[in-house]
Amino acid sequence: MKNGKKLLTIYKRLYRHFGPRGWWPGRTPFEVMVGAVLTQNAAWGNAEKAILNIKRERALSPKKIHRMPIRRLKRLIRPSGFFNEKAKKLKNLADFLLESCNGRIKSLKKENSGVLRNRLLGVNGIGPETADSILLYALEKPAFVVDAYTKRIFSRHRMIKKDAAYGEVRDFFMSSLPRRRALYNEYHALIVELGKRYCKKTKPLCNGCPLRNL
DNA sequence: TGCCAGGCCGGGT
DNA sequence: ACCCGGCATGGC
Repeated sequence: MKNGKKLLTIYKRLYRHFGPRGWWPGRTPFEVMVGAVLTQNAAWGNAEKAILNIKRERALSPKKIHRMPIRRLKRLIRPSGFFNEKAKKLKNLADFLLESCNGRIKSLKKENSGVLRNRLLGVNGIGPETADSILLYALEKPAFVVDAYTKRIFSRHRMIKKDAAYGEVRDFFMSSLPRRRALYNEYHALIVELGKRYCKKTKPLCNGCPLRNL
């Protein structure tokens, strides 16, 4: 079967099994961006705690993060782990937004997504996955997000190499699937759901997996 | 009680 | 162009 068709078959199966995920969990584009940084190699629940701490202080805006003493920011985001690193990363993100669009994210959405992607990658702390998450879920661009679950699941199903680079996997999905933001949005969210339940790093857990027999 | 979670960076080959 | 150690908390 052709790659695109197979990917769509898998997508439909996941969608039927789990239903719409309603991603990203976050009310504003900036909240999405902050979440994308804070969840780096951390459980989402921990990133969420950190976001709630920032919200409690009414500090969830580029300007507030920019002005906040870094010590205080570190304290607020402590539950997300790597808080020394992530505090700097949030500062860099806020600085980037302030200088590129004066904190008005709406105006960023009008820009070319390829250019935007490179500019995001230029921010220290934003790598390929975080950049694509921001493009897709905050700026509403058709960028496919590849994460550890994506590689694990699709290499176990022998559709990609186990050690494939980020860009290879991204290209595989984007060249095989129709370039639709809504599809990329739901697909990545479904992959994460599947991964959390049935594709942990060590445990096989094939029982009940909707992709058990493909 | 270790192992893992929606990675990324910097320094080294 | 890879490869690897470091970064840190909370849940199971």
